[in-house]
Amino acid sequence: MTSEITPTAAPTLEEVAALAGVSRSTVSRVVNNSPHVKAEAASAVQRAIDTLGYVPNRAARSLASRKTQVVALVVPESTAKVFADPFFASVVQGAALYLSETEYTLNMVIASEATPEKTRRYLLGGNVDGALVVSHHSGDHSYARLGSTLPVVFGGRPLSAEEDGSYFVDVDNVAAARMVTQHLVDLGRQDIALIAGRQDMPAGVDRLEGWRQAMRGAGLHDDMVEVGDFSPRHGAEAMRRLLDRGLPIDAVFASNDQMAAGALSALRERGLSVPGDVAVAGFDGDYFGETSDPPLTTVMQPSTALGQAMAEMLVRLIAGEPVERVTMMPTELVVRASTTA
Amino acid sequence: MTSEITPTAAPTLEEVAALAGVSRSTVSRVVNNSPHVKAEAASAVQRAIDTLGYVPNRAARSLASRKTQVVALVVPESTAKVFADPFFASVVQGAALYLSETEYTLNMVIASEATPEKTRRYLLGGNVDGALVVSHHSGDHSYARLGSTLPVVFGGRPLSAEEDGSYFVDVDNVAAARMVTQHLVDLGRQDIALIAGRQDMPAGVDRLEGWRQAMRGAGLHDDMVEVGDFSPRHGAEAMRRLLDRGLPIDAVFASNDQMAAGALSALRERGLSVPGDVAVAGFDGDYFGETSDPPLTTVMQPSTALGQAMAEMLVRLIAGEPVERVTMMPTELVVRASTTA
DNA sequence: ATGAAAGCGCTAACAC
DNA sequence: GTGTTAGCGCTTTCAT
Repeated sequence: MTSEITPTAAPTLEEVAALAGVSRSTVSRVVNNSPHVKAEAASAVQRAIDTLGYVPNRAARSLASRKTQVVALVVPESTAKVFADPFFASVVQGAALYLSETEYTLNMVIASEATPEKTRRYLLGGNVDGALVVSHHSGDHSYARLGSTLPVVFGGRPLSAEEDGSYFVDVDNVAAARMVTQHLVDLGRQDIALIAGRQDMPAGVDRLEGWRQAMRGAGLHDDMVEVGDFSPRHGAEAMRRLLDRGLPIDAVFASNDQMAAGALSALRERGLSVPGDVAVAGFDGDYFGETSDPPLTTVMQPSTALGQAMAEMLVRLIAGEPVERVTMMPTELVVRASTTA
Repeated sequence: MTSEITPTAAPTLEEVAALAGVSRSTVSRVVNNSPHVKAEAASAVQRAIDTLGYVPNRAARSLASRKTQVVALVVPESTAKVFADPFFASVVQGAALYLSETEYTLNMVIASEATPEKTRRYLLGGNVDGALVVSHHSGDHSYARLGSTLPVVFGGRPLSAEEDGSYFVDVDNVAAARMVTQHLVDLGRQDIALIAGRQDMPAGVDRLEGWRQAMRGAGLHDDMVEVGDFSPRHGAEAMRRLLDRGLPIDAVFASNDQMAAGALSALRERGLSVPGDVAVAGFDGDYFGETSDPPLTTVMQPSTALGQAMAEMLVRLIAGEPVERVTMMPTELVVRASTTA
């Protein structure tokens, strides 16, 4: 049954060494999987570790090795609501899950936008071995610079050229947006509006570009565009503005499912049927799209896998292994009732 | 890749001491806000710190002081989707925000349910000064025991008596559920069904209890209950099962907004109007309820404040200050269109 | 393959 | 008030 927790002080490496009858160096080697330890000695040490319940002291190890075994998850403050976005939430989850399998620890850092220097100091102050930056915000530029000093992996491509040379994991937003728009075109829709995302974020810019390419490629007009901030509320408002133009609209592509869900409400308000009057498609593949009425056709992003990929990339970067600057994850068009009757 | 990463030589306390013309001890005192330093010396040190851009080395500090300045945010693996729940997301955000103002660092720990020992070892291995456990899961019992060895603050009351003596922050779920149910009663509704939450979580149990109290108090029957797992999907399924009973239902209280949103879809499927045919109320006050159609009457929980309170409680606990075992946060009934025409 | 010794950067008594 | 002296627990040359 439940064994008692001995409130003794944490056993040290030295105690393990004594019990195993070897030196501290040997214990250290075993703990660090050094290949140069005789099997016999190794097992003796292992036994001592087990019976003592020894756990290496992180601080001491970090101090001696000059590595922290910590990676920061940088979340810009304004994006602290990052967690309100299911896509980001999944990315974080994927990264955390991957790291929990490694020796690394995940440090959540809320980057105050008022005092960016504080965050920089923290990151560069030898507190972490690397950083993961999740957010599509424009304000994240400042962290790009860290890249030359500290390994940093971004979620999503950098917005500005200045950040070139960054390591990042992303999906091909342009191609994916083109694909979903093409789906709408193939359905015979002609007046396809776009609810774009903020144009200070790559996801906003690229999805607009993809939509535009598909529209032009099909010889359709590409002037029905309204911008939103990726929230359901803005999606609804953008949809209303679009409808208020009084021009024909038989389909809408919203830059994420949250806005698409908002658009759905706005359409319902105006008594328009989906997909009868207007077909609606989103992006992300989150539960907003899954649970909306009707469920949304969307571009599924492998969000958890993306987070994992970011973490893996960072770990390899820290280890000094060669790493491709860019990793593109695949997307998938998921057709649901919002575009097909 | 020839993208070498060059760590800037972090200045040490010793260098600061040299530049300021004092001993390391004095620098240490200044850094730690000791009151026993002459203003003159203090400012000289401060100046040196600024010009050098000195940042204390956490590992060294931790090793010497035997404190880690780290608190763990324990997220049970199955609840890693915790981030998909806006309520939890806000709680985490609140805690992170509060801690970012302190000297503490937030360490995200995904607790694998397969190897709970690993997590225990980590937490008790001197890696953290305290832990925050967010989740309403039943499996969290295991962490309760830590309480006697490591300061731990839970989000939500413990489910079992075994965890008594835990420190936690919560809302009065029973009273809140009673309040929202009473609102439905006051509207003249008679056949008020409940979509309960998992009964292995306090939030599930307590909200059912509150509903039951209100129903009985009003002399109404309390047998229309179906259980869900707090997800929109389960909310919809529970609603369908309720309707399939073929008995009259003129109102539904769902134990969270996500399930209420699901219930809304199910009602729509069956051609029932809200609140005309059925009034619907939820719990949490998250964006599911805000953006649903119609918007949901709900019990607003101060989720971010709750997270902050947890963090604050933990910090005080670590500091050895006297702390109340329980902190109850206020809730508020928010009436929206889903219950009032 | 293994041990001895020298720190990693900082805090914490204890003197002065 | 400020400096001196020891370590905190571990990794890491460098011998052996």
